[in-house]
Amino acid sequence: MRIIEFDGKRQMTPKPGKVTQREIARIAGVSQTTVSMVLNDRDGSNIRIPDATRERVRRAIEQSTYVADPAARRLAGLDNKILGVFTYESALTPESMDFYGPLLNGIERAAESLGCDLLFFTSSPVEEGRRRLFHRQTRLRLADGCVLLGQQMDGDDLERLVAEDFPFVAVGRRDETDAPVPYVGIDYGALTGALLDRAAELGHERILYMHRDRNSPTARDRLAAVARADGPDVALAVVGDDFAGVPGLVAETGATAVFAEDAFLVEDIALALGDEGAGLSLAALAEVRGHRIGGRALSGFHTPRQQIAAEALALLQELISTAPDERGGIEIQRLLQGEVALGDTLTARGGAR
Amino acid sequence: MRIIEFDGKRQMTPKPGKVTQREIARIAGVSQTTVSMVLNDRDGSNIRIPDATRERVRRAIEQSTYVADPAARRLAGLDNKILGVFTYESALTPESMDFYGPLLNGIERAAESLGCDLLFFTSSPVEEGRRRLFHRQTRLRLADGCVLLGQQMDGDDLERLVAEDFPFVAVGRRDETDAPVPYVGIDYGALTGALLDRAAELGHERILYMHRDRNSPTARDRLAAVARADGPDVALAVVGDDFAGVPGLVAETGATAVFAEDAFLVEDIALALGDEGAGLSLAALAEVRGHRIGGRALSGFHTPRQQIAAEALALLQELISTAPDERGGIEIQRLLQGEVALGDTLTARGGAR
DNA sequence: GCGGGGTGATAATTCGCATTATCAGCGGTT
DNA sequence: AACCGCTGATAATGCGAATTATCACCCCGC
Repeated sequence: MRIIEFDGKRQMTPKPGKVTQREIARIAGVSQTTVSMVLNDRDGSNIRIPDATRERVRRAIEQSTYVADPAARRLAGLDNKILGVFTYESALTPESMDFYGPLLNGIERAAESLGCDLLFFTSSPVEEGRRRLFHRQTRLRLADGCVLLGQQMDGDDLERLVAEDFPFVAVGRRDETDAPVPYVGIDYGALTGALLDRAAELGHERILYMHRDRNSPTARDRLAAVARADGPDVALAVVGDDFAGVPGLVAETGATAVFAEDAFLVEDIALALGDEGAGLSLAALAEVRGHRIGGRALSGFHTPRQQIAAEALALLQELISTAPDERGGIEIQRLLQGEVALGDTLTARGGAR
Repeated sequence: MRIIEFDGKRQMTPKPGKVTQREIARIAGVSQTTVSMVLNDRDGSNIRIPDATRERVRRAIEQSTYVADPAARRLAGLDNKILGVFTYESALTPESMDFYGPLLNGIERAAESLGCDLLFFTSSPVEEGRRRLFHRQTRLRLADGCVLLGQQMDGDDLERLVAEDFPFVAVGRRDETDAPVPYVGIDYGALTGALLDRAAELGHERILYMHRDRNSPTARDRLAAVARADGPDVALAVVGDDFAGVPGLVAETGATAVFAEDAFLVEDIALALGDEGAGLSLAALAEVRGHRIGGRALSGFHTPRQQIAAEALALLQELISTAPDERGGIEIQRLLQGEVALGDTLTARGGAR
């Protein structure tokens, strides 16, 4: 790099194509400070720049290819309009698109209208099948804040984010930490209650609820709602990978309807039941869009995933633009209402299926 | 922010959760320089740090929550392991998933194995229906390099990227600029030739090629391949939104096979032909995965989109890790071979369809 | 007792931008 | 003449990490 003389001080030749405020300043015949002031429309008692000068600087900028270096802005303590997106699994595979697709779409739209870019932390090292949020080289701090996606999250990650006052929002209800985690989720408890009511209306008195042995907040919400159901009797059963015992369970409990934790589970159950499932009602306590059982639309829930994403980014933006010690006034845990998807597999007791 | 006294110099109270090298240095009883050296495993004649000190610093780091600030690293001229992703349209909508999905998936996987994060420039303002890459607040420079996606790109954008020596790779063949643009694409010319050969084998002597009035490089590649076809006679026709004239054109040209620029076009054409299309062969000179015409798999191409993405990121990485003046040796324009998808709609001349 | 050379570190500077403190010049008062 | 207030601008500094230049110290040989 050649050294040139300017203003009495040693200075590098600017790399080609790398225009800085300094360069603009030189062209406009002012100081770098002034350029910064003009760019940020600063004005006040202590900062006065006549329109003539402003105009001169502006023209110099427009005739150049100047763009502010985001790294420098960030270092100087300003927002960068960059939102982090962290997913505990790969987000863009064809399989995960079913779940992440609508969320990502909502996030993209929201980011677009907020004027933010999205930083996907695809580099996070995988440990025990899950990505780690914090690692030696995490670019997390480059973002103004971060959205967390995934069925299960790491409690330590969440604790640490809270402890560091880093703005973030989890998608999906969370309760794995003592600290209050900001989240936007679906009120599965209410939905579960509504579906149970519907089943009661249809005459079902004994229901079998099959769920996975999973300790997530939403799983507990569903169980709690099932437990306090005042209509039908609900028998609980944990399932693993083996569905051979399902027909026996149904017979044993005398259930006329089988609910399961999610749509995939219902599919497995229907398969295991075979013909014995005829006449039984089925429903998933989760999103059922696109799922069919024997040609019939599966009963369950419709969850507004795009809306969740939009709400999550809105909350994130609020957190970012509020100083840590003033965030007390923000409602950081938000549950959205989904709706019951009637479908065709939850029918009147004894009705044909 | 409170001012405290430290080391004889005025210094801010560190924001909670913001651990810097300085802080580590204080704990380990060394200078910030030393911490930096240890972190980067620097060693040499001019830099000597005994193992004892190294160890002390390492322990201090491990016991803290230190993570390097990417903005500062970047400002100091280092790579950030961040790759930009720019799409000329929204990438994550359900509709665009058909096209972008496999590409994005490939990009995510490649980024994962390269240890890079992905920055999506979702904030770019939309002008004339397309996003602008360069704008006042672009965060482009935060990335080490950038992948460009989209059917049509802006020539000025490409020129400017080349002029600024910014590492980038376009997905899809490009020729809208004088400057040599790095790209990874599909060899549509070869594929078109192969499909024409196949049609010839099947006895087709007159083919109608219908294409959009679009001036993209790949569109020209197809046309060029069609023009130099030595087998069948190919009649060209430009179509707009109105397909009413299609049956007439077929009759007029005496074509026994109709090729179109892409699968959607074939679908429209088949619709316009109705029963008159019976017996006619159809094919798209593009990816046909998932497209069926009257229950038959559409004939056309299979393009290795994931592989394109992987190759694009590999090339990008090469460009990034090579100084601008030494990039001469890199093959920056790469065409991958796709394969002809025989399908069921390109059949022997006169055969039932 | 003085120079040479290796050792182990640090002070100073840089990156690009924002901000704070400071200053030179001018006109009007007392 | 000394003082004040206003204007228009700039020098200096900080942000966090990397890099360069420099230094203090000790041991060795003569």
